[in-house]
Amino acid sequence: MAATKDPRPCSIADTLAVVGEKYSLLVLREVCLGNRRFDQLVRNIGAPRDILATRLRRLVDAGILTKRAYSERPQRFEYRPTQAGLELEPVLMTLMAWGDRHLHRHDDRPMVVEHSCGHELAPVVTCRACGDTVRHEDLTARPQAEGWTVAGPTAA
Amino acid sequence: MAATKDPRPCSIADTLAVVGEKYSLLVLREVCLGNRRFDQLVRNIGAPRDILATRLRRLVDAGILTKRAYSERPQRFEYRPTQAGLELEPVLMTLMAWGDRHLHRHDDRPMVVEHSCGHELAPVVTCRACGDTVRHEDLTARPQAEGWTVAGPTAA
DNA sequence: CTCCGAGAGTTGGAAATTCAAACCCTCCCC
DNA sequence: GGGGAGGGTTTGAATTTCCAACTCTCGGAG
Repeated sequence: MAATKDPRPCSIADTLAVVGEKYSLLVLREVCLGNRRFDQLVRNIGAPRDILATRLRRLVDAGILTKRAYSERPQRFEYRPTQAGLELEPVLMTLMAWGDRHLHRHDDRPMVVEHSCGHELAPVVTCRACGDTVRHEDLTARPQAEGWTVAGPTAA
Repeated sequence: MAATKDPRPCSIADTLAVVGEKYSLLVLREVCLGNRRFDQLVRNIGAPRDILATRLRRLVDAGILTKRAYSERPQRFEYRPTQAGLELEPVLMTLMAWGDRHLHRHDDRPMVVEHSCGHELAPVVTCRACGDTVRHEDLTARPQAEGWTVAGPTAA
């Protein structure tokens, strides 16, 4: 999963290098839902057990999950999201919203998330400074490293 | 990339089935930045050419990109995001924000995005209904299919 | 004491993907 | 007619994934 050539330096790529492998974000989904045990994860995610074990190790190493024993004798472990892991939940919600909109009929969504405000959660990405919904036309990227440019939007 | 066993039905998984393969979201990053040509994508993403060709086909098939000739004789093509593709940009921004926060020093971010409001973009995921920032403790998931439950938060 | 099952992985080998480099084709230009 | 540029495809070798079976530790039932 190492970057091959000399690609654009970018936090999107860096983040995906940590959580972009197959199943990683689904592991995070499950632990955020409160499912913390290996066998639950295997069942709910549908991943091969060995791959799941590899992903869990990686996520723990990356500081996104913690592993702790919930029972000595017999030793049994559970995985929980760290603060950093919880901060990825908005990514999951945004992915879910896209899938709900583009991959399902509105009346046939696989899962509904309720917000404590009493309404169903419809996540919207906004600009912290002005509060407006983030739209492509309002964005301008500025690479910080030399040699890297963007082609300018010129409309989609 | 097909779901193996009988995993939890979920739009996160469905979305990742479309854009979750290695490089797919980086392709989207580049086309959103305005880089539309095959060789640019190869260079900026650092993906093998054959893999990139496969990903582009898939993203076009999924309705996330369009492929169009920008020159006949010699035939030359470019890729652009569709509306559905642009609607994934908030996912990219949210991933970027996480990477900026957790993988870099604040003064050494690889890329800065400016919002048209005049400030640097700091994307925040909010609830459309109440406008509040989405936080883990405020969410409750309700699976729509039978047999699928969540374990309840019981705090992280 | 023995057998059974749960939980949490590990192992081995076959199947699928990825990678890198080289190759191809169509033009344009000198 | 030789050299790019642009946009891929081909070819093996190197990695990963997948699946089933296996392991190991206990707790409890009979």
